[in-house]
Amino acid sequence: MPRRGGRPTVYDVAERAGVSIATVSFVFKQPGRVRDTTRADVLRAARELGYVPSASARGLANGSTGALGLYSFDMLLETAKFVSGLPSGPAEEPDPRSFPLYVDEVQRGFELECWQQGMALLLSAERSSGVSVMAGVAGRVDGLAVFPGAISTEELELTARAIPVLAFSRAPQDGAVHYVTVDNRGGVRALLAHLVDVHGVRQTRFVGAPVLPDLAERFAGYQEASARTAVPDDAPPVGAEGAGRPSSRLSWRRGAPGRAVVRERPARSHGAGRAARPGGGRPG
Amino acid sequence: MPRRGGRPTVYDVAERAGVSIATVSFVFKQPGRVRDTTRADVLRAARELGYVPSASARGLANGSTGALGLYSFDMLLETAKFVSGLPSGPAEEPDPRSFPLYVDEVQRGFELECWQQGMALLLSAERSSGVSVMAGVAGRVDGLAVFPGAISTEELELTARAIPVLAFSRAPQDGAVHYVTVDNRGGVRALLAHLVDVHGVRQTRFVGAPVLPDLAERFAGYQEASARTAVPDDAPPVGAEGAGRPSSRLSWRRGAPGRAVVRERPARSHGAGRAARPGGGRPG
DNA sequence: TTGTATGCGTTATCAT
DNA sequence: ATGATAACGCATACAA
Repeated sequence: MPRRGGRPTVYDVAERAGVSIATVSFVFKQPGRVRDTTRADVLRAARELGYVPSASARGLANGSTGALGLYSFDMLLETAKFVSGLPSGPAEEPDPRSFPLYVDEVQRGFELECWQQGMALLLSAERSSGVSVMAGVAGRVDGLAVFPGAISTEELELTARAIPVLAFSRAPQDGAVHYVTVDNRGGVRALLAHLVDVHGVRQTRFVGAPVLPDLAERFAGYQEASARTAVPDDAPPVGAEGAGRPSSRLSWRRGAPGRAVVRERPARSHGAGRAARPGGGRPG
Repeated sequence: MPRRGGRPTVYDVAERAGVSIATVSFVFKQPGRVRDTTRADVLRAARELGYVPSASARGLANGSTGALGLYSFDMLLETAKFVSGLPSGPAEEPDPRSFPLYVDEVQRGFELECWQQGMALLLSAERSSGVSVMAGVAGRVDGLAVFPGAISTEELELTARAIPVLAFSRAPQDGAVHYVTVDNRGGVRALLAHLVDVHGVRQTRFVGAPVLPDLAERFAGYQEASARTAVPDDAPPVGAEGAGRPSSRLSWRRGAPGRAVVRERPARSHGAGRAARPGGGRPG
């Protein structure tokens, strides 16, 4: 039984197995270094006691936590509504399930990668209070990936002095922070070119206020491509009024009845490839 | 600058601010206990150094990690295919996005709760290798929730001796493990009663092999309810042949075109309530 | 092969 | 109000 009511430690296991704490540690870290019979004794003692190595002590001893962090913005609409760039409509009840953008996809990929690397994944989110908890997260991981949000670049740079930091969808800065971005501008240009050239679309409209860097870039790409559209659209981007629904619902409406979905029949003369799957949302 | 090339510690901050390490610690844990000017000095020094408190050391010192764990089964189809109870069809390319059942919903709720409690969330999954990593997770959290999977009840009980353990969708056992389950049997009974009484369905079929406890209970409920069906169905449950598609795709087909979805028009004489939303899948 | 002893960074209990 | 110091549980260089 544990010495003082707490969780059993190496000392408890060592005592029960009649060995020293070093041997106990060896059994778990360098099994080949102890005799078979001794190892069996230790393992049995550990099992009988319900011994679980403390990651805190282990991390402190070897200088790393064995976990990677994923830091995202607030999961409630109150914060998330700013992300799409569309002003939100009349106040609605916050729905935790309305998580916009690509977050889940990226997170799932991150999970898989961590799992393959044998690392734990620490999820954490910005508090709506505005008080930064970055430090609280940074202190418990060996590396930290950060979704776009209210975190200042300064704080990112600061955190990057302690551990490797990776920022998603941010304008790359000089410094110690690593960045992963997509070609927003080129993407929208290609999209528009496709609509015009392949589908013969003659009138377009950019929906969403380009307030965030990503969206600003997309709008820039839109404007660039509009120059060669048959019917150039110089109208300003459409906000909430034009969109007709608050942005918070956009993520819910993927493939929902009544929503316009581009159904492209595979054109062999065009390399675009896979058709959109209306029912291809993520599983619940 | 850090003493030896590593991350800055309390010693570095203390030295830079001209105080002792105790004072540094007080500034972060009991701010009111130090003089304003001293506190300012310490905070400035910490900021200049990019100091981030070590969660390992902190956890070791006060005996808790400040994190909760969520342990799930393997995220690849190879393992996940067993969960639905439907044998899988011909081998397919594992798609990480095919995560069956309620997992994402529960996980999201868990995230929100952790976030509200100011706790970190540690995600972890069963390795396909079969080697248990439960201990690795249990050692780094103050409590652990476990999705159904290949983990033995014995190991759950064992882990529960170190930290509180919560098991989802398991047959409750006597012991230290906490359980959260749903009324599978009653749910299916109610479902069948609804189909028969409200929609006049006269023939039904249970799809899926009742191999897991949850599914066995649902099948039991189905059999119980079948007794009062107009046309009792004593046919065995339908396996992969009858389902027509491998189970791994079921989660993708929620609300997909061609799938049968119960569209109930709210019947005021019936308390059932909300109609099913075909497009109500989760955001991507 | 196994034991002894030290250090990891922080907290908290004493002193001062 | 602040400083010195003993845990906390584990890993590991060094002894034996």
